[in-house]
Amino acid sequence: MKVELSPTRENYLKMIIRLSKRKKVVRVNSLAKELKVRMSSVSEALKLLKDDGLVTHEKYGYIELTEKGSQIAEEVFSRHEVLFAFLTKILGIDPVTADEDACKMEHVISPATWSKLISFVKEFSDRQKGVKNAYRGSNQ
Amino acid sequence: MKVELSPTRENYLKMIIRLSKRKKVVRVNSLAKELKVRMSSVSEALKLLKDDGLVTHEKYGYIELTEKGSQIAEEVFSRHEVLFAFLTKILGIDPVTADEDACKMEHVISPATWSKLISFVKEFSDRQKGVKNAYRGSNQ
DNA sequence: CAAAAAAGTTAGGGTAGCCTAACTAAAATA
DNA sequence: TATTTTAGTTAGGCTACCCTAACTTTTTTG
Repeated sequence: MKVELSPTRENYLKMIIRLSKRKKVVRVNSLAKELKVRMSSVSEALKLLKDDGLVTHEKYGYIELTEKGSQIAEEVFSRHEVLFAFLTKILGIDPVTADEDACKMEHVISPATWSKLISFVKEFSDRQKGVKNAYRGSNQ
Repeated sequence: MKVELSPTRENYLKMIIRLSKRKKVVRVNSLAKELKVRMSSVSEALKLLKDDGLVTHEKYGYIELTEKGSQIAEEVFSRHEVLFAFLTKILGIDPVTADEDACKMEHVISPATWSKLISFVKEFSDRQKGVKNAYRGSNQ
């Protein structure tokens, strides 16, 4: 069964996976900081994500993603990366703004658009590689 | 004073302007249909937009945009068009999906990204025109 | 190890946006 | 014109998030 998550929920999952990629454990604390909400909001959200079987979290303990949660989180994360690449490499947006924009856009794009966007970004960076190879050595 | 509108509010304004471009008058009725919400939701929303000085609407009457409302609506509308052009012409998304996606994305993009996106779309269609001119007469 | 600080939870409250149901006004029609 | 249909409104309810304040647990530190 497919879980239809709100942008907010998706962001919680994405943040958990982001943090777990650079910290040993994920806690209510850091999640709140990262999402710019209060710990009480995180506590509350975790209850619901737990009910949906997306995270595990026992009182005062670590936060971890379940198999299902991890799968969704990775997907959101990768959408974020594609968008970020598009915004920075193709449009030339600064990383901070690009990250912010990607954070919002990543939740509202249809599968059809995703697949096209992915190829577009890929194609573009392949072409860039080609250019780099053609001028090999001319820049660092 | 700048009014910071939610995506939902922006959509109400955009829809009003959209409808007024193809109908003589805009009513709760058609707005509800277009936005896929109940008339009661529209009634409610109109009250708030009225409070913000963005629309005029007297009981059982037409809905019109104020100067301020019109300005915002036009802006949202044009953002929509840029995104729609990007999605259809550059990514090759079908019009229906592109419209849906644009409807959601148009509310969450930063000014910095907007200006870059506009030039990107413009540049692309200029290039297309160039191609068309080069092969002038070869198609239709 | 006791006290203070930090982390986490719970309870209660708020707003935005949606809904249904019951009602009223306006428009269309027999 | 009386009746029915359509349009619009109001009241009351619900959910998702967020918040503050008060409390509890855990961790740190003198």
